Amino acid sequence: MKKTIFVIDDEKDIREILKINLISEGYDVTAFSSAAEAKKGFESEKPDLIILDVMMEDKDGFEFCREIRSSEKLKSIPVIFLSAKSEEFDKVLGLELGGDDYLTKPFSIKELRSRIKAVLRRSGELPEDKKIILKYKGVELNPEQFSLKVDGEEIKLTKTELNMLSLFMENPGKVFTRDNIINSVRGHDVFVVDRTIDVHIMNLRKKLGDYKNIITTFSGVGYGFKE
Amino acid sequence: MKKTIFVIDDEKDIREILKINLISEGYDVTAFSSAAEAKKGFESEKPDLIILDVMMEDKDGFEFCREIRSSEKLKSIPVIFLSAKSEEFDKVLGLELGGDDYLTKPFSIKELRSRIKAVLRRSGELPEDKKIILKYKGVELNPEQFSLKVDGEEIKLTKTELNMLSLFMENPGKVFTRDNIINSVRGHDVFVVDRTIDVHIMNLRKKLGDYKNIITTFSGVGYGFKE
DNA sequence: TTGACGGATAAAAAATTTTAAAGAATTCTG
DNA sequence: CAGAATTCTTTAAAATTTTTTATCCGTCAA
Repeated sequence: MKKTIFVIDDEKDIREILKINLISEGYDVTAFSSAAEAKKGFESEKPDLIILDVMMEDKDGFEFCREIRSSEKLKSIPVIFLSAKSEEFDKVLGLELGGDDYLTKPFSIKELRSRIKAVLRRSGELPEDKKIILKYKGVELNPEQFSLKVDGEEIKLTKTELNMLSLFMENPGKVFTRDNIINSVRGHDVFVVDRTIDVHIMNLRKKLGDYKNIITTFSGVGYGFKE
Repeated sequence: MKKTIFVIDDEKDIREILKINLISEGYDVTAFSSAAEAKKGFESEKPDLIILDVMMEDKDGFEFCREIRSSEKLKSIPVIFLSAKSEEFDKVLGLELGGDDYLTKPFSIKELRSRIKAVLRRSGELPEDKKIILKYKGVELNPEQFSLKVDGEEIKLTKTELNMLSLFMENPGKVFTRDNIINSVRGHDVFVVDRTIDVHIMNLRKKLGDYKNIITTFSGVGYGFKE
């Protein structure tokens, strides 16, 4: 089933741009121009992700995210906050309304796409057409099933291992620092020590068997996937 | 390279505790007892993070954060606010001076440590790929991917080697003294004998193979990249 | 011929990563 | 809900990689 995203923003242009782009990404998108409108939407449907402009005309963006956070039914839905000014996020943080990610306008669609992917990945969801199998030689990653096939043999991955390996395989050649990895795999407000990443890398390599070298170490920098 | 933190608090004990602890964490810490003092500090250095007590004796903590927020040069620096009373944060928020994180005294050092890490991590997010590939004949340097290609063959560089080669290739024709190189590649707070650079140059040349001559020696002066 | 300078090499020192093992936290199950 | 099982994180040591220092050598110019 397609993943559903609610977009809540009072600027029509933004709504349109997001809608067009996200639909083409394989998401099911519903856009609302105000918090009040969105509330109605929640009555009939529960989205997999909310993209919310915190600073809308009538200032109800803040109020709205507080509501989301306190609603038993909705609080598990990941939220990506949009805002024109980065200071506004401070307020969000200060009010402990913390979301799963933050983006400052103007943002690139590409940036948003990868944030969405990261957020959904963390919550265990993946968009319909992204359930593709990532392949490299004898390594097959099937994000949907949380499984990895190495030379045909099925191997179980934990959630973080899967997220990490997906991150790497989706961005071949790119080098990630440990901080990058923590942010994109575990979220922005998690406190973990760098060495933790090394341990996950090690576990992953162990599971990759003969292909353990597809994860390359860049001493003093981080890790990456190299074909 | 070491991250620099400015600590601004009028209580000497707090300053000392923070300083000792953060230095042992590997940060470069400068402490100030007042906003006025700190301002001087900003003239000569731009820290990576500011830890600010909002409620100092002469109440200039508030004024100071407003200044930071409105200064073009400083507003991108993340700020962690310290305060004795949680109500004070409401004031901070009310004045829209929001910081990137908040801590109420007394706080545990462990708590502060992880907040600092998270804040720095957030601010270090990569702005979506800006691929700069430096090319010269068969030499291709891709700093983003930490990779060097010599006639198509991929060669791994260490961090310093990459920094050095980038420095050279970004400034063709320019001659760098060994001190120049040390400063820009390893940071201002590193003390090393300048013959060290020669060793790095030699290693680089070895890796450059046929193209070793793109790094030119200027006897009595230093090194540079010559097309 | 001497002394300054950089190239080469090896070895020491420092920094970083890997590994294993154990402690926390979370999720599963009855 | 408790206890078990799984997953995640921390820690500390061994192993590896990178950086630095030291030394010897040849070249070049005064």
